[in-house]
Amino acid sequence: MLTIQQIKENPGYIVDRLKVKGFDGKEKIDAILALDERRRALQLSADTIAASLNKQAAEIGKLMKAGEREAAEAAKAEVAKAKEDMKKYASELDAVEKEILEIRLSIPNIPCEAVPEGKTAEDNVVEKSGGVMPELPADALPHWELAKKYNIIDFDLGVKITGAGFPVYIGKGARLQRALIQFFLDSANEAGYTEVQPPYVVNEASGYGTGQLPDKEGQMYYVPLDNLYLIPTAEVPVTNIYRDVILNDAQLPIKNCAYSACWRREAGSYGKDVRGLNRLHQFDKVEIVRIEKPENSYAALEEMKDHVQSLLERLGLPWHILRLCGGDMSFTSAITFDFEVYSAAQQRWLEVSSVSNFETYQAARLKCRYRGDDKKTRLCHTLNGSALALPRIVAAILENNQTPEGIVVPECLRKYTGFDIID
RNA sequence: GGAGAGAUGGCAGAGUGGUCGAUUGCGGCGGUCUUGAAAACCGUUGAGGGUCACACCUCCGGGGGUUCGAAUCCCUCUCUCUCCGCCA
Repeated sequence: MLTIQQIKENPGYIVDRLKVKGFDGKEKIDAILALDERRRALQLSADTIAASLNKQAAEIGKLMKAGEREAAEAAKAEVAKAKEDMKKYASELDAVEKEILEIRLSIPNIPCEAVPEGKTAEDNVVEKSGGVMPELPADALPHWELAKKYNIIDFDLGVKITGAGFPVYIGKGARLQRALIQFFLDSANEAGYTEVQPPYVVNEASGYGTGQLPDKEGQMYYVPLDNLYLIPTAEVPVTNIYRDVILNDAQLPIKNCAYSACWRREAGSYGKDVRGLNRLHQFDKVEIVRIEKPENSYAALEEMKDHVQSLLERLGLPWHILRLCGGDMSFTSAITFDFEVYSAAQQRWLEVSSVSNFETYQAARLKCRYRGDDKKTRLCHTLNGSALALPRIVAAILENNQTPEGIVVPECLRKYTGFDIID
């Protein structure tokens, strides 16, 4: 969330930038400024009373010790009024602080200067592209047909066991999943990311830390009995490692990667978008997470993009990078680049990675700080990106690499799969 | 699931009503000594609010209460650990 300091320093700028996200924040920002004034005044009153109460209590203590009971009793009587006032100010202060927090939680992150204006996905800017578009015969099959033909993914079986969006991977299909995970993790390790294996369910505090709660509550699977949430991405547990932490210079930057299964309820999805592997309730992903000093975060973002790009190049898939416009960006992001691969039989681009810089927005919620040379604590910048999400990569591989003999496994995966064709 | 114990500063660990924001040790930082390092010794070292800077205020798992005064007493919630049971 935005810090009070950010808002106070330049409220007009914040309101302007929020407009790029299609968010009218004028009223909320003004409200925060007014409430903060009020907060400070209340704080001052409460502090003043508290100071005098403290002093009086200490004096009563002295009198009691000296055995001057009567004087002590008289002093006690005097305190009553101040205590009443104290209670009043304290409860009002509490209410104001809660109100401020609530408003802050409802304001999205401001997009950074490099984010283009725009309302929908139509307005995203293609930044860069690569790879070769495959030429498929007219009778080329979409991946869900291929999955059936080679018996590598069974969607119906998943429906039987769990429901739609929970496919069962079989034989070489399962092996391909494992190969991709291994390939992605090994690549991240080579790029200097320390692998972590986090829990796949998180508590409420972690959900708040990365911003899934309170607003995206309906997107997560929830276990009421234990008040836990299934993670929608490894970003949640991994970033929360650094919740309530003050890092020192030597620890930064932090580069973590993690494989996890991801669960998303995807309430409201429908149509051709959800066919086959295009949108699942459970999928596999390797995530990269970085904690950076503010001055380094944009260089880190470039590094992350390069990493994701290199993965797609080695997989031999046609890819492009989108610079998301303000209107298409997530609530918490300051800038986001989406990577898409071309799924030749479906003849459409599929999002396989999203790389974002959150600047201090997540860190403010997480209280993830670092201590600089001047010994002062400052908020870190947090970044993360998928590197990569599996299902749509699999969809593209199946479709793009289909041949009369079978599906050709990309070179980089063969040492993990142990086979070079799915037939 | 049953029984018990506990939650204090980066860590360990004192503190059971009155200068306790908190003894002490370790760790960290600065210094003395040393060619350098180690050891030893001296000093320093929590976070947040507030202020130009001080003052001052808040925080000893969360919330509530008792009291002039709470880390310390009471209620409540959450979490952790140990033993037993079950179990990959």
